[in-house]
Parts: sequence; C-alpha cells; structure tokens
Amino acid sequence: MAMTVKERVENVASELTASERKLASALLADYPYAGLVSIQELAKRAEVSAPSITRFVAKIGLGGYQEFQRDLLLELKEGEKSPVELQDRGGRPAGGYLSDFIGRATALMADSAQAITEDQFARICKLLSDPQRSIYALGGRASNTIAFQLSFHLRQARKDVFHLPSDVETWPEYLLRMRSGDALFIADFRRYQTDLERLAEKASARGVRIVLMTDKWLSPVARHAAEVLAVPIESGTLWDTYTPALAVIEAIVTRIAEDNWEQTRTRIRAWDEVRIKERDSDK
Amino acid sequence: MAMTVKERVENVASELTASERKLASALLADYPYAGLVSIQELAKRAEVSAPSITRFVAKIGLGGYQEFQRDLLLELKEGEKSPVELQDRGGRPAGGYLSDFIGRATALMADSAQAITEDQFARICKLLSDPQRSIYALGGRASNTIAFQLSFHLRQARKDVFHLPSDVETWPEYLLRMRSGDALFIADFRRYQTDLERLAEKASARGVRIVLMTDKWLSPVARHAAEVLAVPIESGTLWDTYTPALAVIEAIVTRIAEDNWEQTRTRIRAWDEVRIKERDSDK
DNA sequence: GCATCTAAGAAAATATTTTTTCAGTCAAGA
DNA sequence: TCTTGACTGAAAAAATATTTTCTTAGATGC
Repeated sequence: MAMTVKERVENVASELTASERKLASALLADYPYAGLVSIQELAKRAEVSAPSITRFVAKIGLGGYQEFQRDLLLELKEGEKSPVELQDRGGRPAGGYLSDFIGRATALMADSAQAITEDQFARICKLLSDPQRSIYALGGRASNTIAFQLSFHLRQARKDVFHLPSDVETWPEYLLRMRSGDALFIADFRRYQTDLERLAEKASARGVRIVLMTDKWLSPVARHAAEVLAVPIESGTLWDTYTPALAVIEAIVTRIAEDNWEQTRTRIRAWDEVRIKERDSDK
Repeated sequence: MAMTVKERVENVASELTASERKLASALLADYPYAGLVSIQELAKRAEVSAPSITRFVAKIGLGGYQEFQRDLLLELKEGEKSPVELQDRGGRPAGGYLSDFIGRATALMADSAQAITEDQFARICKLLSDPQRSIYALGGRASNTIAFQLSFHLRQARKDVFHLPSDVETWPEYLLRMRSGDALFIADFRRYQTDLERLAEKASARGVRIVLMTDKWLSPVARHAAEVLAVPIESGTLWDTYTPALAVIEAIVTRIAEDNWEQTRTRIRAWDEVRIKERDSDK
C-alpha cells in the first residue's frame, strides 16, 4: 500500500476506457473528497454507472470500493499531519532539535484543549473534589508519573487520596477498601497493560467510578470507565510526549484547588508544619 | 449546517450518558477522522455498541449516521481550504477554564524553546548519554515526578541510571557511590528545598557534574551546577504548570534514545522479556 | 451489410451497514 | 430491600450499498 490512489490512477491512465476516464477526471478534480461518498453518488456525479466504478477500482489494483475509500481516508489523515501540522504549526522548520520537539508538543497541547469539552472537564473536577468520595489513582508503567502528579496535588486540596503502588500484589488490599461511589483515576497509554484492565473491571464491579486518561486508541480500561479523557498524544512513537496529558491534569488540580481554596490553604499549612517539625527533631 | 459536528457535541455535552461520553471522547480525540469509518468500526474503537452511536447522532440533532458523515466530510473539505477559519473556530478566545489553562501552558512552552539554546541542549544530551558516567537524578517535592520521568526513560536508553529516593536518610549511600565525572540531575522549583542544595554541594565537591532544572528565580543549587536549565514556569502561583519542564525533559530523553537507538531497542526488549517472565511465573 | 467484440448500464443478487426492537442490568430513591 | 426508570447492547429487521450477471449499444474489421 505504498502507492496513493492518485498514483494508481495515473499508472493505468493509458488503458482506461471512455467512462473510466470520465470517472478519473471527476475523482481527480475533487481529490480525494469525490471518492469519499457512496458509490452511487459518485456514479451520479461522474455520470457513469456504479458497475463502471467497481470495474475501475479493480483495475487500479484495489480489492473493492471499501478498500478504495479506506485508502483515501488514510491518505487524507496522513497528509494532514505531516506537511501541515509538523511544519506549519511546529514553527521553524529549520529550527534545532529542541525547538522542533517543543513545537510539536505545543501543537499537540493546543489540540488537547479541543478534544476535551469544558463540560466533561467540569464534571471530572466535581467528581474528584467531592469530599464524600475517596480518590484512588495510578497509571501504567510510563504514565504513572503523570498519574502521580494528580494524586500528589489532589492530596493537598482534599483528604482521602490514595495512590496505588505499582506492585500488583498490593492492589487487592486497596480494592477491598474501595466503596461504591469512590473514584479511581487511571492513566493508561500505549502500550496498554492488561493488569490495569483487570483492576478496572474489579473496581467497576464494586461501584467505583473510573476516570480514564488515555490516548486516541483508547485503552481497554475504557470498557469500564465512567469518564474517558482522550488526550491527543503521539503515543507509541519515539516522539512521544505526555505534555498534553500533564497539562490536563494540572488544569484539573488547579481548578479543584481554586474551588476549595480555604481548605487547600489550611491543609498545606498543616502539612508544612508537620514537615518542619520532623526536620527539627532530626537534628 | 451552520453548526459543526464538534459544536453540536459540545452543546449537548451536559446531557450525555456514560457511553455517549465515551463515544464523544473517542470522536474528539481523532476528529474528524474517527467519525469517517463505518458505524461498526467506530463502535469497536470507542467500545460502545452501534445502537449507542445511532442514538448519539440523533441526540446531536442529525438525521442519521450518513448525514453525520456527510457533515464531517463537508467540514473537512471546508477546513482544508481556509486554515484561517480553522484556527478561528478552534481557539475560542472566550473559552472555558480548560482551554484557558492550556492556552497559558502552551504559551509558556513556546517560550521555553527560546530560553534554552540548542547548544546547551546538545551539551546536556551528550553529558547524560555518556556511558562512562553514572547518572543520578532526583527532584524536589513537587518536581520529583518530573525528574522521575527523566530517570525512567533514560534508564531505557542506557545503564547506570539511579533515581535517588525522597528520603534524605538514604542519600549518603548514593553520595559515596558517586565518582568524579558522574552526573547528577536535579529538578528544583520554588519553593526550593535546602536539602537539595546540601546534596548538590557535597556531590559537587566529589567532582560530580550537576545539571539543574529550575525556574527563572534560580534554585540555590545553581551555585554548584555545571549546567542550569531555566525553564519558564509560573512556579509558586496557583496557576503552576510543569509542562515546559516536562517538554524539555522529554526532548532530552528522546534525543538520547534516538542517538543510541540500537542500544535502546535492545535494552527495552531485554527489559520486556524479564517482565513477561515474571508475570508468567506469577500464575 | 454482417459478424464479432468491447464496453456500459439495468437489474438482480449479494453483502454490508444502519436502525429498531427488546430484554437485561444497574444505580438511585422510596 | 424493593421498585422504578434510564441505559445499554444483542439480535432482528430494514435500509442501503456494492458487486455480479446479463443484455444491449456501438464500434471495428471483413
């Protein structure tokens, strides 16, 4: 599938029949959108019959109209990404490595604001700040640090925040402690961990509301989740970045801290005092 | 068709059910392409049933899945033509809390590319990838997670990476192990921890090269550091964000992984194998 | 002018997709 | 604890899309 549809058409251009040429013109005139409608509509627009299209598609070496459309769609998706997004948005194309990387991350982050509605954001903040519920959090191997950022800051704003250790052995203990209505925050990006799905399943069975942060391919945990935060991350590539995920998490904890400012301040102060006392007693 | 599909989704966001929200996330995470596949495929990807999609489409005020796809296609076609409009639509200036927050973070991140020269970046990458040296890392209370991101990924690309525990008591042990020429990565943002400065001082005395990541007010650790990465962070405010710091760290580890790709791949594979074996023996 | 062949569309057959119906499940409230 | 109501997905039904078959029209060579 190294060939684009357009290339395929050009390759066979010389051996096309009259109506096939008509079709090719119509397709190339509004490429690739013309090919993304139903075969009948395309037939009408190109003023040929549907069977001619089927034959045409076979002629350019594709298995059928569906495959043809799938290919066009993939091209479209790819095309959008590389030339436009990577160069245009990322700023200096000839910049250095660092500014290049940061350019990409910046673009992705801007996207993440789009991918999550304010409504969902508000709902999740409300859920995680509800003092009636206990909050449990954890993440996958690489994303655990991100999840930890959430529990760390959340702990400053409210009580009953628990971060599950990575060690699977300890999970049952936490599971038993979870009560219906509690919330479990899970960050899981590719490559997904089956451990997490099992955990989610059991927690979900106990009536725990699961908030999942994942990438666009959706972790299997999504099956059990009440809320899915899908952040746009080029997860799985060497060019990974978790910055959009971090930004969303920071937005959540900041919002919660703001809304419960009095309480947060009190908690931080109390916490500081304990820390200072401990240190003094060390001396 | 004055409304885009995305707008429609946002309009009804508050009255969506659990699986509809899941669907909305999946759609927005890969908008609009996610919606251009068959209803069944979308159902599979979003982990909901096809009927739920039909109901969802009706809920956002469209006549059916076909109409939904037609609209998405039209948007795509339009959007391609005028990038200006796309930008206009996307970045609501009067957006909500989340987009506001992300907007700030994005701006800060763009700045951070400016604040660090490519030269310094390259120097640090070289230092941290040098197999002759051992690498030690840690961070302050809040920034430890960020530092951890560095040691976690660095560990995949090379040997001899150690993350110091938060517990001060254990530090002397690590200090004694450090040798002249080793590198110590410290992340320290306001409010600074005096612990860290003492650690830096002792390490520095042993000939350890210290790389400091801090904010523009410069942690006291800077005194002993060979390299200071000052990332623009509104540290100390309620509106904190570590995203620029994370971006820089990710850029560093990505660069190092790329430069030592063969080795990194080998290490990751070996690592995976051990993990899988462990899991198997659990059974 | 006739036979023959290719190409194209109509219609039928097939495959696929979309929608509706319906029964089970789960959470919230009495 | 029980009831109620809303949500959900499995399965069936309906609609639609795609492909195949078959017939006709037109071109070409004899």
